[in-house]
Amino acid sequence: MHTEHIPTRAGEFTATFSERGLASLDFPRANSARNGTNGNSTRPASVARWVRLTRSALDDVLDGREPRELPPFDLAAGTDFQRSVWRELLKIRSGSTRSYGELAARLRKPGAARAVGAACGANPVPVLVPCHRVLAANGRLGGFSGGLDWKKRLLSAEGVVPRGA
DNA sequence: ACTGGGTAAACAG
DNA sequence: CTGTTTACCCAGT
Repeated sequence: MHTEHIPTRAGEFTATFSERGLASLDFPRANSARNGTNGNSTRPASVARWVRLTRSALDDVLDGREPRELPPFDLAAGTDFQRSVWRELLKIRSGSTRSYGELAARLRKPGAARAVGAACGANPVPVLVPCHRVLAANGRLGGFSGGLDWKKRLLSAEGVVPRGA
């Protein structure tokens, strides 16, 4: 697993890549200790390319644009259900939203709204797998593992204003 | 605005 | 297996 730091307008994200692709993405640390560069001297060409893809896709989403191309993801860590939720998230276009219940219905699991929320919370690749586009059925924010401020910020970049904010 | 019950999934023990 | 915890939802007060 290669760990890479990805600078953006919004701070430095931390990404980890497996042989298969982007496996996790973390929001900039509040303390953002500029820890020495990643210790990995050997960086396969594939990873170098994935880093570029990740950075430009991040820049796009942070500015409210639809990314032209996404890096490949390695979501093997999730359960079948979680992966099905994450796949569904990728279908939500920039600027549009769904409710947890709508997602559940779309997965043919009506009543699993709460489970969908839990799966969103377990999303290892926030921002690029756009869990921030899922709101509660009443139009309010719901939660966000990276902190609600990030959810608001990402939605705001896409021109979405949830109820009560 | 608040409460309670229903629900699916992950996890600890 | 049972109990606990969720980024939920809806129908009643």
